[in-house]
Amino acid sequence: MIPKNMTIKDIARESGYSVSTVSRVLNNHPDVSEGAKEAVARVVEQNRFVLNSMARLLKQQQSTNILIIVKGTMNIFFTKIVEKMQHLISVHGYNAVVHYIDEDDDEVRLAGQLCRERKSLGLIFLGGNIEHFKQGFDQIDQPAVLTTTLTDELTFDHLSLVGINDADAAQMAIDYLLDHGHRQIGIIGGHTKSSYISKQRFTGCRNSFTAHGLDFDASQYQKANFHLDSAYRAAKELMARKPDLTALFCMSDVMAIGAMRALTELGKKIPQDVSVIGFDGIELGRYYNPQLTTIAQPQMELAEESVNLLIDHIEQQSKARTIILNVGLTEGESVRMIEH
Amino acid sequence: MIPKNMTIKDIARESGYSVSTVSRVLNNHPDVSEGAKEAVARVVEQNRFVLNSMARLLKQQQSTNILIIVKGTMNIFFTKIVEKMQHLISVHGYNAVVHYIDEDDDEVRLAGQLCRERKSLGLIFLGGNIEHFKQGFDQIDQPAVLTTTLTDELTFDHLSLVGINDADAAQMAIDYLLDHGHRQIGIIGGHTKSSYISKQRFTGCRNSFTAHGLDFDASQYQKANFHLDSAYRAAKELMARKPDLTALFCMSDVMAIGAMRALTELGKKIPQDVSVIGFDGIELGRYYNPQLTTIAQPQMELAEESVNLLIDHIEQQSKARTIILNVGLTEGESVRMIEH
DNA sequence: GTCACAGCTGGAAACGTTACCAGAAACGTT
DNA sequence: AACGTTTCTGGTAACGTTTCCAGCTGTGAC
Repeated sequence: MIPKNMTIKDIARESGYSVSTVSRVLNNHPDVSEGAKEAVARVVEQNRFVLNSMARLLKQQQSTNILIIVKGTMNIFFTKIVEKMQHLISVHGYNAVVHYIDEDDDEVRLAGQLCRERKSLGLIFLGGNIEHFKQGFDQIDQPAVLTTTLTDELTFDHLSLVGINDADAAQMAIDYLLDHGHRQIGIIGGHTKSSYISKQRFTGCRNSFTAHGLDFDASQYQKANFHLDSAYRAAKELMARKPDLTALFCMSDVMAIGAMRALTELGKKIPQDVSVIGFDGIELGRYYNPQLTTIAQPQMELAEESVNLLIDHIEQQSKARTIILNVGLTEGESVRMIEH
Repeated sequence: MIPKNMTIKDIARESGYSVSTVSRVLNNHPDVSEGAKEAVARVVEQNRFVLNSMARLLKQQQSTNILIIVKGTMNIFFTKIVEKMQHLISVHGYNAVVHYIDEDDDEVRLAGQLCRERKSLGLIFLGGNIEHFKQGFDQIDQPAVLTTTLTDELTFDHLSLVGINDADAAQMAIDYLLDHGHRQIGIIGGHTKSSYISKQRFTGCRNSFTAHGLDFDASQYQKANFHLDSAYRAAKELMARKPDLTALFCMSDVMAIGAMRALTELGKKIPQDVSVIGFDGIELGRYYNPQLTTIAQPQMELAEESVNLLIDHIEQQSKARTIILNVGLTEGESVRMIEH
């Protein structure tokens, strides 16, 4: 039997109470008799009645929605963070709505639109470009948290920032390789023009070389797009161009896995012939063969801090803040020491 | 500057037209003059006005929402399917809303509730238990597609089914190992009591042994929960109990990766010492070292068929159907032939 | 007997939109 | 000149809630 769409009015009629009372029962308001509660509950139960959230939201003029906007295709790294965020948000009694938007959508504009249209309480933006927000964030009139790469302590009016310092983190990776005696180092990363994160990490790499008094030559850098296959091809190209590389830094663990496959196919043993270091610290890296050495981002903390900041902002009207989290280096089996 | 919340009335006033006309412009209705279009568009642009979707949905009595409900924690296999579904749904002009619900939530009840509350057009259920739906699916009054493991050609009134035959697929895996000369075979899978999929695949395994005139002994089976770490531990336990195993079937690729790591740590070479076959056919398997041999589910087709079926159902009121897709065996490097 | 007050209830006005209806104006067609 | 017809427009009743306000009863205090 398919229950037809009932309204609160039908419940009122069937239970013998008024619309107001039914509404009060359904919202657990205090001033309502036990009799009414029971009668209404019975009818609701019988008909599996559910309030129309459109009408309710329209009337209340605000939802309990918190938007999570993720830029770019899903990847295993973001997915983990989103999952944690969703969980935390629902624990706080809110509703998480996730939106995946295209890499080339105007994130800021779209975000503002979605927010206003859905009357959400706030939004968390994952993987957005801080540069875009700098100019356009006033289009968003809800509290927002931007969870992405950060450099300096920017502060905005109602935009909080949570992230790591990607430049420093990447520098840590190259430092590690250099300290292990590697001098012929290849780098696989994103497009430094279009991807702000890649640009930051690229800067970090260069800083490391400079700090060690070494040159960094563009031919060491190979572009890929953060996918397995793209990194796989990039690694093959790079090795063809620079066969004497002894180490590879990949700007994501997923890319590191793609690259490692390529190296294996080329007959290169890891780390005996070529060392590999990744970035992100996904769980999978520890299960790869060999275990991946990587720069580990604090995934859970990124999620926690973002959600906490946003909810504080919503509930306490607290000021926007900027939180920069630390990364760590997880040693696996994919980097070896070179003796000179 | 934070634009205050405007309504269509404000736009009407500022543009000098009536509410009706503004509404018509915003909805691209035909009967409206160029002058009106321009005037309204200008005011809308100026104030970055966005229609209140609550009000609109309330009035229209239906949304363009299609719910995707995913049971259990996100995993790399489902994620890929969800991504594809979302994309297809938005291509068709609908709105995909993804909900992740807990393993132990009453999926059917929750689904019905969400659907009615949000007035969604339909829902796709990923990873649900068909047994639950058998008894409770009449709680759902929207067209629905259940994308999960299937056995026989069940037909429901407004519930379509898309899936593979997990028993046959698992049988294929064991057949493959047996045909490669393996006789000491371990299996890592989920709880056959609580996980319907695991139960199906378990049945398939047993069928294979029986068909080959072999016994299948419970000690060959080790329970895990479809996560890396759980499979890792399971593999270690299983190998401790049955050190002479020459092959391992894992009921998901992710578990296979967890298990392979365990084997590597135990000093077992894959496939020289132990062969491993997985299930799912995730992209990552091809990049693992060694490449994973696996039963490949048609991920993209699962997504496509599910979405097509649902949209057909919504738009054409077509009858519910059941589609069983074929799996394939992807040969990697993780299974070797044993000569007797 | 009046008053204050609590506990409970129903009526009705919003919330912001859409869609129906009616009507005005302009234009052809007879 | 009378008429359909097309093109455009504005008024307004819904949609299903919540919430304010007012009212009713009963109770206890003076």
